[in-house]
Amino acid sequence: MNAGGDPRGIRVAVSTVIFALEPGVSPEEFWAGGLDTALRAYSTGESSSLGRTLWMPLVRRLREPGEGRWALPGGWLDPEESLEAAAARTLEETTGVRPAYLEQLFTFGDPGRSPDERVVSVVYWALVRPEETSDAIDDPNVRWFDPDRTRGLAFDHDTIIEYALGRLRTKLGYSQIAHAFLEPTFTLAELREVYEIVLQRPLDPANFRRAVESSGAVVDTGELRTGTPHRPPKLYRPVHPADAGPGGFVRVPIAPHLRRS
Amino acid sequence: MNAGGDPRGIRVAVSTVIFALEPGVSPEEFWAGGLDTALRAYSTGESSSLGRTLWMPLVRRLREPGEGRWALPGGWLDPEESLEAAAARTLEETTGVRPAYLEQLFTFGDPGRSPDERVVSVVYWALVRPEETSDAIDDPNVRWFDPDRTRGLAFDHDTIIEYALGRLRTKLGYSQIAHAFLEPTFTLAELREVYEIVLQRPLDPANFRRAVESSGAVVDTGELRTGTPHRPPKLYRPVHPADAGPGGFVRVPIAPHLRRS
DNA sequence: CGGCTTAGTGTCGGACTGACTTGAAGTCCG
DNA sequence: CGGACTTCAAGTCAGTCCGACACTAAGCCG
Repeated sequence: MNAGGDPRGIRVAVSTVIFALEPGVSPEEFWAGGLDTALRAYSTGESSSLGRTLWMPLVRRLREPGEGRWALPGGWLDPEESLEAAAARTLEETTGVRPAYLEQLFTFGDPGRSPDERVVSVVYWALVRPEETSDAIDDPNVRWFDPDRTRGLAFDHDTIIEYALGRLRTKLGYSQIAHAFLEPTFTLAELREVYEIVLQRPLDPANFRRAVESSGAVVDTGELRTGTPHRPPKLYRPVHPADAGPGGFVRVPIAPHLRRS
Repeated sequence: MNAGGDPRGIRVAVSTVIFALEPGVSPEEFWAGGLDTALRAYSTGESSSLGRTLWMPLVRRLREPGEGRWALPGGWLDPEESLEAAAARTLEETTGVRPAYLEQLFTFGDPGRSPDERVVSVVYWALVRPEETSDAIDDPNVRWFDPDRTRGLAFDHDTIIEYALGRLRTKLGYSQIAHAFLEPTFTLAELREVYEIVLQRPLDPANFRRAVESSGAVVDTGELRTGTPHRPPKLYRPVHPADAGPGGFVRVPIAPHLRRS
């Protein structure tokens, strides 16, 4: 059974695709900024989402191979740590962010994907809350990008990001991962904004409310968000934390219309 | 960026969870066998599926760790081959079967999952056609099991099989992998039988037909299967081959009622 | 106070699903 | 030869779900 070549000489790396919501303008700043800011935000024409998109931190490679190019944050697997711990560690070391959600994505191991040596990369994908992104390291070699417009990365990282984006958009339809983008309590409008940004499609507020409420994924906290210039919305919280990994196979479809395309 | 411990000393293995349909009695044999065989098959009470279930080959470990226990077929990754090629190779070396479908499942790499040394296992799952299983190696150290009743395997292989089963049942609902269990052309009854066996649930033939036809996943070949003791059914073939891997993200929902539970 | 904005509820028509019925096309057997 | 039997295949129908839209509620602002 232990046939096959000697695997020593193969190195195991861990990389992570990190998604966050672009900070954009917070609702408070938005209104505090007055009409100018409001008009500028609206004039982008991006519907109700204030023009926000997905954000993703990349790091510039400081050595060969691929020196100078942008790449996913990552590093070598430490012999004593689990794959997930390695993902979280390298993620924080290189970018300074801590994930609210971390799940294994895929393992890339083609012989030619890295020159010189054979590298097997276990790739994770992560979601971080907006407030986490402010802890990000202030380093010219770390920059945030729009994952839909990012091309020309080192190695096969273009492919990896594309795959992770597909996974994020698909998984949004049958799990509760959207909560990982938000604070512990949130309004349904904020939750809907996450879906709209990720799915790149406006959703009917009324139907969205019906779908989410009937799914039982959130509960009413009984509190209201005050300080808005309009009717105060209810605050909700998730029922269950989103779990990942090979145990996380509980597929609770939220609603068909929240699926891709 | 290349911080972290030296990854050498970590070995990369590849394992595969293989699913096939239990050969059971082919329709021809079934009817050729006469009433005795027919009654015996029917008396199992397993509805229209002639009592067939899923089958999975396991191999007995011939050395420590876990000597004597049953385990998933696998082996070490060769430095020059891709992960998928390694999965196909070790699969054939140990069990003699060649997969009609092969997709990466998950990478298991907890530090303590194998005693003594650190092993990162990239696990694949495969589907094989029934005729392939006849090529299986005749070896007392290879035996076929019912994946739903298999417990007590070496390492963390119980967990892996459970995860693969969940993946198979889930993926059946939104992809065309069921074709990988069948010959190049098949009747809708045969396709339905695959779904019934995997989902462990009877399906209404009329509604199944409607769902599959409207999904556009199969096309009528114009031919009929003859030799049956009843009205000859039409033969169909898949429109697209089922593709796996990080490109295979085309999610074409066949029908909601073909999903799990 | 009246107008404005967003929150949240109600309703209606079409599409889909699941259970069932009916007709079709062969073989088997007396 | 013809009727019984089997499965294939198409049709029917009621309940449910979904998307679109109208409408009311509740705060702020001038």
